Amino acid sequence: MASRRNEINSIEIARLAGVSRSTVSRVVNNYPNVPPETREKVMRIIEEYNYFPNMSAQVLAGKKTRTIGLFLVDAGHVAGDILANMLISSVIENASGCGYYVLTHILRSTADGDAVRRVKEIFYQRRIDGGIFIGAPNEEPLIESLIAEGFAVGIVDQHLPGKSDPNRLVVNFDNATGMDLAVGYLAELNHRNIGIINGAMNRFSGPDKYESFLRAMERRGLAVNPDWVLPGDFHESAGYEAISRLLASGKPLPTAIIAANDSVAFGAMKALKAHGLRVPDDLSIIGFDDHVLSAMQHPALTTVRVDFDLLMKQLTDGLIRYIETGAAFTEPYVAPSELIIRDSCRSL
Amino acid sequence: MASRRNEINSIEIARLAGVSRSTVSRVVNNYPNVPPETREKVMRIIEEYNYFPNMSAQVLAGKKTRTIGLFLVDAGHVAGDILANMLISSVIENASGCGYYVLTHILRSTADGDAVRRVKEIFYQRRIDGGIFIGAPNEEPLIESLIAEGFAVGIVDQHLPGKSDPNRLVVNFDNATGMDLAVGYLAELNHRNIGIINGAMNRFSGPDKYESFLRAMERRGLAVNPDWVLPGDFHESAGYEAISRLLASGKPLPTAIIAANDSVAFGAMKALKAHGLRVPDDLSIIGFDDHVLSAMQHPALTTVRVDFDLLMKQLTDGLIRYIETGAAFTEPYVAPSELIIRDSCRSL
DNA sequence: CTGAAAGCGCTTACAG
DNA sequence: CTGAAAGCGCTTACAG
Repeated sequence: MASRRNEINSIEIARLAGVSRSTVSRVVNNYPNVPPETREKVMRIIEEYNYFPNMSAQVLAGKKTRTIGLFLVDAGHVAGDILANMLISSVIENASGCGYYVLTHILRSTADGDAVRRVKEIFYQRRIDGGIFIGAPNEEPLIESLIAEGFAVGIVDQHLPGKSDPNRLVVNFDNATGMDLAVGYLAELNHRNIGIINGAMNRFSGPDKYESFLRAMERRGLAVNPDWVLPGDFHESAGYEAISRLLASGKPLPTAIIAANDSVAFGAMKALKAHGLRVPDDLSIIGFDDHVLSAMQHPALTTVRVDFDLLMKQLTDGLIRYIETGAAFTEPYVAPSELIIRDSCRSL
Repeated sequence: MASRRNEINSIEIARLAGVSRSTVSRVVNNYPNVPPETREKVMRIIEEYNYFPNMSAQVLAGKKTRTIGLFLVDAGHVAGDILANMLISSVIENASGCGYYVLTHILRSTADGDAVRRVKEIFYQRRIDGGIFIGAPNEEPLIESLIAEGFAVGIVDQHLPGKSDPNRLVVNFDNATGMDLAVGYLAELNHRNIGIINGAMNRFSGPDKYESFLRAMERRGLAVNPDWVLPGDFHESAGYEAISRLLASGKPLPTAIIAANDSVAFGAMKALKAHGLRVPDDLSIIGFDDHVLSAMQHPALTTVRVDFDLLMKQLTDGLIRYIETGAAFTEPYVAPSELIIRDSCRSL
């Protein structure tokens, strides 16, 4: 604690090296107009005294913070959400590779005014140079207001036709291909009665997956039975409840169900098990994401894998590039999908 | 971008409210010596203009950053490490509850000079008010130098007798109790030939678990066979290799093995399976941590659960309290252990 | 190639 | 209760 008092600053380094603060700043910032001998002389002192420029002073004088914010929306108890955690680490590692830091923030709900205010504060305070949002509704006023203010914001899963601000950087999942893969695979296994448990419809990927489902079914001449279009969201409980309700309704079952994501599929499988039904014998199931736990389910879950790590890398790198150069995405990036066949679907 | 130009500042707010910057600052900082009417008048303008004080200016003028650093050491590819991710979220959520932000940083190795320098930089730059280290060796020069410089540092898993700087805040696992629970349980099941796969011996919990194992065995009059004391670390691969080597040696097997943590136990189980041995029929196994995947193993893994969330809460809250008031831990916190009995141990 | 000086936007004694 | 002013530690035109 005591030693915190005499922090060394650029004036002190300048004195010690026999130059001006300007020159110290020039070598710290690696400017070209410093002769090698001067640079070396100053560097020696800097290293000898363990000098690191005070970040607040640098930022106040016009430098960037080299920090990006990462905002997880509606993540429930995130500490338990494996996928959300993966995304956090992915952003941290990618940003770190660019010499950037990540300030992670969890936002329970965008309906909570205080919570929204706290997010705005982070931007307005200039704590960060830009931020990434994961899990936000497709048209989220908080995000729109931030973009309108000119802040650099990266968004996962959004589609707002017509909006194309340069400071709005968007990446998406290739839901159309993924859903086509899923439906196509089930069709190959001779399924004709295929249902879906939808995701959250206020997020872009919710309706996008649903519409992709409709198109994929139509393309194969398969009818969509409204009784088998089950409302849900992206959580496990939604899958459990959707199946429980369907079972309770007494209506006939489809032979296969596509879940909006793997968590939903887990819930659906639990509900089926709880009612004495077997997967895939009584019902085939396909999920989305390829969650870490998917391969460990019983049966192992067939799913459409999304390369989240790559997706986050594109977004993080893109955001940093925008911050540094003002270069916007030329076109929205879309993560490829891949069908991972395991044991949760059977041939009819 | 354009709107970024005319950021509003305290001078502007002062002008609009018809007061001085000093007064604006007083209401922003909630100082008592401002009459209610003045406060309201200023607050109205602040809200109307969406004014948030520039953080760098505040810090430069003497305020705290309200940010803590979280440093994950030797975390391999952290994006894939579920447990590490839980710890990150736990710290973020706890800090957020105190109005603090978390800057997470991943440190491959404390042997990498550049990596170490980058960590130091974060502290010296005053980017953070303090930092938490997870996974560092027990006596880590980087940490010691930071503490010597007076920085506030929280540490998970450390024991350095005699060192008791107020700015060194330590939490530990209750390895002694946990190991006693594990050995006691196996002894009850009539196991006498018990082995151990050790953790990393440069971390405190490595040797601490081992010594606790020796004591727990001795307490029950059980002999420790050196052939069954297997070197390892805290990764899954160490468990796999330890068992593979033991099997390859042709030496007799113990009837039970305690793994330094659950990841190691997973590796051990895989190795046994690969050699056609069954758990618990041929060998009983106990892990430590109660990893998310432990209950999903085949057989489900019996383990000593550690309440990581509580542990991180104690540390995070303690660190923030120290930053704000200078109050040190009165005594190192120790997380309680609990035996979770599942299916990986059999009675002899 | 280099230094003196202004300026970044706050907070905080100090004086009244 | 309130304002004028110094100071926090940098960077960056500007002038030479």
